[in-house]
Amino acid sequence: MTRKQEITRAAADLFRQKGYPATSMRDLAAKVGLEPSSIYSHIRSKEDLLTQICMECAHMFLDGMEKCEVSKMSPPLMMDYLVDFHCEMAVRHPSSVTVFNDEWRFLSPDILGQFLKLRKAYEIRFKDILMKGHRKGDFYISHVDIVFELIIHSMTIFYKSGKRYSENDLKIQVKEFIKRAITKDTADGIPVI
Amino acid sequence: MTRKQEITRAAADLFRQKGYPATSMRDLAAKVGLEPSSIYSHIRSKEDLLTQICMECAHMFLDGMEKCEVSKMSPPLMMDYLVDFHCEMAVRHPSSVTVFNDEWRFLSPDILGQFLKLRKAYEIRFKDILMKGHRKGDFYISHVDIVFELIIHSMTIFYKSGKRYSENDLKIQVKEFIKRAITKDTADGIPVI
DNA sequence: CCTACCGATCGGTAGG
DNA sequence: CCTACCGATCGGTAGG
Repeated sequence: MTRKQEITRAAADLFRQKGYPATSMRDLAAKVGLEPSSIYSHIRSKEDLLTQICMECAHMFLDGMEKCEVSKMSPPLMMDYLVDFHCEMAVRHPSSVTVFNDEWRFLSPDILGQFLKLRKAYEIRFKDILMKGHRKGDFYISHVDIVFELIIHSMTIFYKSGKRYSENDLKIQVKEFIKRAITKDTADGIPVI
Repeated sequence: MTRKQEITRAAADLFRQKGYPATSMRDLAAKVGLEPSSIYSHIRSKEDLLTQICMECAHMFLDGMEKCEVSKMSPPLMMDYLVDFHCEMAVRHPSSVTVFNDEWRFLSPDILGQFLKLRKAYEIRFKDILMKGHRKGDFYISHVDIVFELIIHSMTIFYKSGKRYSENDLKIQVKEFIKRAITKDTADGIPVI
């Protein structure tokens, strides 16, 4: 790991703990054992650190989506795949994912534009899976925009719940929760005695 | 509305927009048309503003829970009531609710303790409703702690989605989503032809 | 509610 | 990678 990567990871940890605006470059310098000004031999600016964390994370999520799509699985299996993927992202990159989700609004205006384009691309591809499942009869989705957001918000549990639950419990419970929420009740129209 | 209330509301708006650490008392002064130092004739400190916003919100949620409990409704109706209540909180107090949810970690340590006690009390009462519904057979909940968090995270859509959807669409969709997610599939064990 | 001002801290640069 | 330092801004106080 290069010194730059080391600094970027330390920055992600601090941005998560204290939030981006409340993190000072002096905090960061102390964490990596440098004098404050020495940081600038490795990185351009504080803003640049946030940019790299958010953009790298955005591309990782898009790579996961790519793998999901080329697998040609059924929509329900694709949903399971995506939930597992979000969980693994949160486990492997807890700080980056938190910063990606909660601190992106502090990106500079031009970077923010690029970032939102990536987010939108992900959203469209996620909704396509939901709609495909709906058309096939696997899902029952009356308002795909809202359902998409509900699923995404549900998955924030992976990085917001800390280490309170086992990774496996979380994965299973979240998949079940979402599956129930978007699957057409198989008893619809069948009277239950 | 007193001058103090006016300042507190303006503070909630700014804390939501920019985050607590990134909001300066000079921003706030400009917003209410005062010189920066004049703010301190009405409030004690920046920290105090955050405290009042978060604590007031916490008590409002507990009041909602109180009303829900005394109604003696069935657990499914209580869930609908709570979802509607969260939605109305977000509609009526969008800034306060956002600050309550996203900025509470910047509370000073002693206030943070009080705050977390209120949050925990709410959580326990919410889970009691879920467990009661489970025992009655209305719900199917295999891990109440995780399900509680999933429901709470789902409801953040009310203040995170801005004005993208109508209040009524949101309410209906969120209630349906959660209801499906925690209701035992009535076809369980019934073969579907 | 204002003018004037405080010490502390901020992100970042110059020069070596 | 360090020493030394910059102008800007921070939350808040004194005194009226």
